[in-house]
Formats: sequence, C-alpha cells, structure tokens
Amino acid sequence: MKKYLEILINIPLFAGIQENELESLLGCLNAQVRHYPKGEIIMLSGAPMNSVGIVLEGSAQILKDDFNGNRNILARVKHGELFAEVFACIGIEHAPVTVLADTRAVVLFIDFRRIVSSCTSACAFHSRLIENMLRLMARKNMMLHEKVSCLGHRTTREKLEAFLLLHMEHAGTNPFEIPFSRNEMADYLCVDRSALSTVLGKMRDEEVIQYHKNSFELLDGFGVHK
Amino acid sequence: MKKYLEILINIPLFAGIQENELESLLGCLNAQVRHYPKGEIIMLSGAPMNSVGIVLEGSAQILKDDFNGNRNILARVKHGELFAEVFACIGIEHAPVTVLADTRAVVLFIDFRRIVSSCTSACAFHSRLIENMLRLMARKNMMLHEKVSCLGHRTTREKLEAFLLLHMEHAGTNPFEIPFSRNEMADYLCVDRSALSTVLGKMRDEEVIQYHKNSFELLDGFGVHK
DNA sequence: AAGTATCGGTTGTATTTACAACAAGGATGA
DNA sequence: TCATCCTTGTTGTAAATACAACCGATACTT
Repeated sequence: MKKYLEILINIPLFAGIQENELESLLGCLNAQVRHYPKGEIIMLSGAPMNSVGIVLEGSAQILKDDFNGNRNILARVKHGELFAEVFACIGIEHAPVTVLADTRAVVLFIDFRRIVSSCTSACAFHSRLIENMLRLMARKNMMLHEKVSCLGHRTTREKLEAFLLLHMEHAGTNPFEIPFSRNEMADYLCVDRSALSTVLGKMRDEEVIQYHKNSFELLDGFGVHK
Repeated sequence: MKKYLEILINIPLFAGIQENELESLLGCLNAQVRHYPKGEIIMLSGAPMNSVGIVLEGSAQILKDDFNGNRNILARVKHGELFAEVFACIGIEHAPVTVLADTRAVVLFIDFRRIVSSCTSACAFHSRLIENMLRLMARKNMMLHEKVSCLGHRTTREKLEAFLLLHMEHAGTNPFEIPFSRNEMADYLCVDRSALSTVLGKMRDEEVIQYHKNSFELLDGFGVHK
C-alpha cells in the first residue's frame, strides 16, 4: 500500500490531504488494493457492488453489452481516475457495467459507505474527502451539461457555434485557443470530421469566424442566422 | 420558516431527516427564506454566489445570455427543486447564469460551505444531508450521461434506438411503456417530431419494433444495421 | 353536438450531413 | 533527404433530416 501513496496524494479525490494523514485515512476507509492481469474482469455487470474504484496503475475499459450482445466501450479509465463512483453514490446494488483490465492494472477499492459516513478517528481529513467527492461529481456534472448543450442542437453548425461559445467563455478572451484537434472536436460533437471542416470553412467565408490551427476568433454576426 | 417545514421534509435533499431534526438542522445551516414577485431576479449572472437555492413556492427560470445578448432558457426549476448546487459544489464564485422568478416565488438559500463542513451540534443529520447531496448529484449525473448516450449518435434512428434500449432497461421488461409523448420524445432526442414519426414508422415496417401509443416492443433484429 | 385543441402520422421539398476518396502541408523518423 | 504518418481541407454523391403543410383521430369544452 505504501508504494502507492505518492500516486494517491496527487489525485483530486485526496486533494488537500497530507501524506501522513492519508495513510491513516486509508486505513479508516478500509481501502483495498487488487492486482489484475491484462484482460481480467475488474467488475462484472450484474454482480453486487459497493465500492468506488481508483485505477493506480494501468488502465481499464468500462463496457456495456447491448440488446444483441454487442460489446460497447463507454469509456477508458486511466491511471489516477475513478470509476463506478456515480453508481456507488446512487446506491445501485448491482453493477450496470463491466470493467475490464485494459493492461495489467492495479486498482484501489474503497467502500462507499465509509466515505459518506464520517468516522471517529480522522474526521478532519474526512470532511475534506467528502468535499472533494462532491466537487468531483459536480465537475463531471458540469462537463456533461456542457456537452449536452452542444449536442442538443440539430445541425452541425449550431453544435459548432455552441462549442465555440463555450470555449470562448472558458478562455475569457476572444481570440482563444481550443485544446482539441479537428478530429477530437468532431468526436466531441459527434459529427463527421470532414463535414465539420466544411462547416468551419463556410463560416470563415461568411466572415463570422476566423481561425488558424487551434486559435479561433468569433466575429460580429456570429450566431446570427439567415 | 416553520410553515415551509412540511415542504422541506418531502424534498430529496432532506430525505430521512425528521421534522424536529430538520428544524435544528436549518438553523445550523443558516438557511434563509426570501420572497420574490414575478419577474424579479433571484440570482444575477456575474454576481458573487455562495448559496444553494431551493424553490419552496412558485417556479423559476435559469437563463443564460449568449454572444449576441439573446436570452436563452436553460431550465425551469419548480417547487421543491434545487438550483445552483453544481456551481456551489465546484466553488464557482460568480454565478454563470441568471435565475428569474417565473411566478411569485419563495426561495430558501443555504450557504454551501455549511453543508460540506460538518457542524458540532447536529452531526447525525448532517452526514445524512451530505449523503443526500451526493446522491442527488450522482442521479443528475447519470441522467445527463444517459442523455449524452442518446444524443451522441449521428442519425435519428440511432438516437431512437439508444433511447428505446435505455427505457427497456429502466422498465426491465420487453414490451415496455415510455413516459413521453412523441413531442417530448423528439424534444429529449433533439430531433424533429415528424422525422421521428417517420423513422418510427420505418422501423415498424422493417419489423424490428412494434408499438402502440406509448407501449413499445423491441423485436429480433433490433439494432442490427443493414 | 358542434367547435376546438392536441396528438400522431404522412408527404414533398430544400437543406444538410455522412461517407468515401483524395490532396496538400507539416511533423517525424530512419 | 526520403518515406511515412498525421492532420486538415476539399469535393462529389447518396442518404438522412428539417421544415412546412396537411390530415385524421381523439379528447375536451361549451
């Protein structure tokens, strides 16, 4: 366990907690480390679950099988990231997804009930832990909300407009940079990359935006249709 | 304040807390009730904020102004519902949205920091409060995730398939009912209602689904393309 | 019972997109 | 330097959608 402490103090869930505090906190949380060879099942869909998982080493896939039994990758969880925390918080008893070791992986499990109900020995760190957990969940929430606000438009152009506005707001300046390649942008907006390029070109021709590589500028008339 | 207790004990944030406990908890949270006439600003975009709002009576609109100053309704918060809780959890200092009284409204404000940091007098209820807050946030999270998993497909047909699968899972049976009219369904999926109808008809012709009013059944071959 | 509103389905057309294929430019590495 | 890969933009075509308009059925009101 000790060898993973320096990983743990750097993950957001334990932000603001010192290394020596963390050690006692982990004991108090009854944290357990498990090792998985590549391809092994970390969490099986339908099986009972009551823990939050933290990937310490390697990476894992979150999978869901659909109506026809087709395997579907929902997400990839990497070193330092959490999984199943939403289900644990809701109190879902049986895992709705399967988690598979993508590579050889080390995972830390924490009983969720021990996170929310404060303990007697380490309450000071504990309330910080809860605050972190709330913050993490709220961030995820906001990111999802932003994504919906982009995807919830009919045309690629409208999606793109929402996306650009969002990132201008994030940056706080008008010529601003976005941390996406065209490919990643298209993936995020769930549209075809070449169609995205076309729409971008059209908007530049109409002089409502200007861009070079990842730098964009919104001009007068942006967002005004017809 | 007393007159609102019976509203409060029924909202999810205070689930599992008794009326007499609630009274002391509210004091401990420094909860404040405020009244607003119709049309008045409850929270102003850009102004400092550090409270979670709970609508006790009436309803409110969450607004956001875009690049061109166009007002945009993000959501409507009704009696018993929370707002600004995500921003409060993240620790955002200035409100990114405006909240407007839709009708004459009564709102309870709770200082967010008092929610996360446990107090000395009412810790038993307090940990329940935090658990509720986490649960609420996680639920919202899951709902958003479900929405993204529907919207994140290119064609109306694929969106519809994801939507139907989701509701079959929720129901747990195969002929299942959905709690949406066609209009609401189209709104949720962010597609045109008539186009949705057309796609539904096409899928019925292909005998991959069967439906009557709000009752749907997925047949063999559902989700198999080409 | 007539009038009205709402809902769901249909159709036609213009618009938009997906998809595939290709080309130009830059970056990387042998 | 050459070859290769990756990224981005372009084009053409087929497919899908948005939008508007209309219709029939149902429910509700007066």
